[in-house]
Amino acid sequence: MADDKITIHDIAKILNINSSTVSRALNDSPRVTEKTKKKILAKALELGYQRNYLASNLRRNKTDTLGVIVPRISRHFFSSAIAGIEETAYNLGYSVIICQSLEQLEREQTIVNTLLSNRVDGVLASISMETENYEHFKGFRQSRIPMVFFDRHCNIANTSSVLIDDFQAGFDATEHLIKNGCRTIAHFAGPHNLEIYKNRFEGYKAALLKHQLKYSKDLVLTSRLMEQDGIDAVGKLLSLPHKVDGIFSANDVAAISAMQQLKKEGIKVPKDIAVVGFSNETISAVIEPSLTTINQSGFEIGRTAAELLISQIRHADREFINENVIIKASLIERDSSRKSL
Amino acid sequence: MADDKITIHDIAKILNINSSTVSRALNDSPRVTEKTKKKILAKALELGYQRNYLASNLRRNKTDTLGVIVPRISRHFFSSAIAGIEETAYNLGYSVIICQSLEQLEREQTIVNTLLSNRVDGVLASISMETENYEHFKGFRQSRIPMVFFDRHCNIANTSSVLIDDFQAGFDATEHLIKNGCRTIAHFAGPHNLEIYKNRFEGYKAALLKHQLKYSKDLVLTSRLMEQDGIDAVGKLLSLPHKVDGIFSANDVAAISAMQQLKKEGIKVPKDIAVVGFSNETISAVIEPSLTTINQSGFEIGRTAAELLISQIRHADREFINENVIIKASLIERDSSRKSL
DNA sequence: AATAAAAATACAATCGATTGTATTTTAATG
DNA sequence: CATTAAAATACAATCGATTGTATTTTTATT
Repeated sequence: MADDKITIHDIAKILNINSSTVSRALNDSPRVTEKTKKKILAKALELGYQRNYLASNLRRNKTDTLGVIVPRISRHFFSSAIAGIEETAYNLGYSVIICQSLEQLEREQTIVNTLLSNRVDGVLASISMETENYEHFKGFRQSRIPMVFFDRHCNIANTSSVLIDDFQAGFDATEHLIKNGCRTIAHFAGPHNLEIYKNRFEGYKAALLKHQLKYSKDLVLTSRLMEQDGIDAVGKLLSLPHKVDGIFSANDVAAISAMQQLKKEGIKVPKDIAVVGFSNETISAVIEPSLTTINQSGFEIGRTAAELLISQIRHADREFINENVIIKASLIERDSSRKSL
Repeated sequence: MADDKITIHDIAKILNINSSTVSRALNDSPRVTEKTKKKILAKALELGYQRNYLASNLRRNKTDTLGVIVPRISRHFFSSAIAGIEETAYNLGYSVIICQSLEQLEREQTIVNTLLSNRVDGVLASISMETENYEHFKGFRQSRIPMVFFDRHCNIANTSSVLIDDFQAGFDATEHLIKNGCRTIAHFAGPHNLEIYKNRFEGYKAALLKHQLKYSKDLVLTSRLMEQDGIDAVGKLLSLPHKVDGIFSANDVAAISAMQQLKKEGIKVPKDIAVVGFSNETISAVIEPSLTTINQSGFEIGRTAAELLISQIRHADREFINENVIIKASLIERDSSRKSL
């Protein structure tokens, strides 16, 4: 069979025409007659021709490819965001390269280099928990590759981002606990180098203030919000003099492992301690009690971020702009916060 | 700043040497003195040089990139497999392009073309539920690109695969139910065009046979095993004359939604009906009752598959081989099957 | 049929890195 | 110091597709 790869030159030779005509035909250029186009297309199909995108992209100096950097593809929020990105990208003629940093700065740096070397046309990123400075992202700027951050963003000048209003969501989550009768509310916070966690925390404080509840540093437990962190946090809470009756966790993972730990300790959720999480992981609807949480539509965020990025790619003449889009997030009330239960 | 991309020619011109020497230096060729190498490396760093992999790969006629095709990245099994693939690939000097078919044949076909056009050096794939014929994979064969299937494999000649022993696992799961006192066991089966589901089903039948339990077609409910399918399956089971006391589901997703539906119907798990799933999704350990399931180490399967693939890539001279590796899978006993509870 | 205008196709340079071969430089030996 | 071998570097073709310009072919018009 076709042992070696077919090129446009092979097709040209067989049809006794020039390879530039073949190229134009395959790109549906108006400079080639319908008749020759048909002839060329037929032969290409017959020979099983596959365009070599390495060559094409090299020559065109673009790849029609978007790079996506996320902490972990297995998180529900990120996999839905990717779904949204892929849908938009696909509809607008772009491919997507997905990379996961696994929350490690070093991997994030490697990924940046890979994407640069592979000449992606634009980048969508949600930064890792370890990322505190943004030097490594500057390579994109220098190469004039537009970036759009989503969810976990960076304060780089002239960079757009798609976010939810984390302050408001943190406020809503906390106020919800207060309205359900909680008076001593702990907060599981994420690393403060990430804006989203800082804002959720500020929302928490603001809600306490509004309802004249005392804010206490002891009640704020900062961690990377992994499974073990939720368990550890419960241990710390129980050793405090305060009698906690509510927890607002900045993500669902820590909220869930905390609930399980509480159960082990014989503490009832929501009766003794009500819990609200953040992100609406799949699992949150299913566990018992089901977890009240903030739902952020990853799909919509991804879609919006991709649209924003592609519009910037297509207006490469313009200066980079700083556009911040806020997507609505809302509280989903479930059993873990219903004191009445 | 560096407005335009630095090339080896730029470096060469500045240092007043030839670009071939720059290229060799950057590739650490023994044909260049340490002294000049150092000089070149320093200048490259200073200018922020990034190798253009489009050009490099075009010339070398390889990309050091593996394509990965999975149904969905959000499934725990697949995201762990990807983690295993990435670790191996990274250690051996390969990048990975991840693509999801979303269980759609059409997307799978598109992905095959994308990977071909991007000239990946090898492909790891787990096919979609819609995939019944394998024509679209033949392009890889023609281009002499090795493939390794994992989990959901294909019967293409001279293609390797990494699997678990689904027959044995199906047998174990069913026998476990029998040993826990179940006598009328239903099976939620997946599409039979996928070997894995066929084998799990055969294991189920074999276990019934061994223990002299009657096999009944009515008790086998075939679907795509999505969330809704588990709910529907419960409806069908309840309308049967049989009094079912056990369910072996070929995946966890359907098992879990079924358990929830059973609960709604007032049927107790495991007391009235014991349930065993398959895959050990994250959620399965957390729901109540926790789900007994088959644990297949996605990470190890991914790692093994990537090793197998890369070894084939590196021995392109050899004929393609058909090597089937079986990875151990084992039952994790949890509450959903403990009749004693 | 001659000529111009328009349409179709051919030519050739180019993208940036790699690599076999040729040339120059350095080192070694008598 | 001359000669040669070895080491270092330069030259030039190449990978496959694209694209501006040049040439040929077709069509239209008188």
